[in-house]
Amino acid sequence: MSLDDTDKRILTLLQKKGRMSNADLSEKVNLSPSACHRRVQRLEAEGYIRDYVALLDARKMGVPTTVFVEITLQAQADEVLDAFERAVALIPAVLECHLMAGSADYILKIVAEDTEDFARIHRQYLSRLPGVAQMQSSFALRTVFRTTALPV
Amino acid sequence: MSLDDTDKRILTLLQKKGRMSNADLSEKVNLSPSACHRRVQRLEAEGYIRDYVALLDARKMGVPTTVFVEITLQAQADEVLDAFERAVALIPAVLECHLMAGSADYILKIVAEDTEDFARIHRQYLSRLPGVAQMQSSFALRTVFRTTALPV
DNA sequence: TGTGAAATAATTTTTCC
DNA sequence: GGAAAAATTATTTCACA
Repeated sequence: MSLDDTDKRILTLLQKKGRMSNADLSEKVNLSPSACHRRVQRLEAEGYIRDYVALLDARKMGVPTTVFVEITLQAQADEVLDAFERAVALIPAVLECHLMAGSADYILKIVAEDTEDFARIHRQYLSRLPGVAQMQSSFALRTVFRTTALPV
Repeated sequence: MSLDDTDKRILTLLQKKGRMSNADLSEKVNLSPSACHRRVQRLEAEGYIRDYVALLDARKMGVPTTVFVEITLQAQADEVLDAFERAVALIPAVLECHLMAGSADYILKIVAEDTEDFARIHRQYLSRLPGVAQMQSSFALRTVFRTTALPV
């Protein structure tokens, strides 16, 4: 049910190197391979570990530009929000979509090749999103850091 | 140097399931295991694949609350930015830090247990960041979606 | 230069204690 | 939780187009 120090250590390590071998992992947490393996299986089965993924280099992949877009909807009826969210989910460049507290505001995190490519994304997708009252885009000049690792 | 369709398919798959076995992967991209393995090694060596990581469940980990914090600095001299960025990097709850275009604005993405825990993070860390002129926090009510997968 | 088949090495996963 | 066996997988080697 809950996590002891060894579990936490395992999670910390796997958040950094998700493909670390069970042998290495077991050594670093002072456990036998089989005991360590059982821990990992439990952490997966109970949902602490959601997934293992490869992280790509945004620059190498040609999308070094990050843009945060803040959107206010005209209404906040559930149908309006649902329609909006369904439409947003279809835009490949959108990595995150958060419904913000307060009025019907969303924050989107979007990646693009450059500002011109973002203009295209805006024309092609963002400008056609349903129920939008206001939209404000903020460009990131530089990503200081970005991690997927949650505090354990 | 560049990526053909098979490379792109490999990257798409590994972005979803980073621990997929090379045998499975090779089958899905219609390649022999060794040919597929060589492709993956190249993608790693050339830096398209930055890392493999485990993604944890924020709710299970006790940090279901996401907060975006927008910070304006008093000055934009390099030393001021550097000092700020170094201090930010030491806060475990901060997952992302972006320098925004325009004036000296930063956007931070922070996770917390709840609003009270965020208040603690604010007191303990944010309020002590050097060079800060303004700070505005926006709470996410709900994460509609969030992916680490870049468009390929 | 890129590919596939087969052999070897390493690792994961299971079984039993 | 640990040890050892079994099954699977990664990685290398080599031959071929």
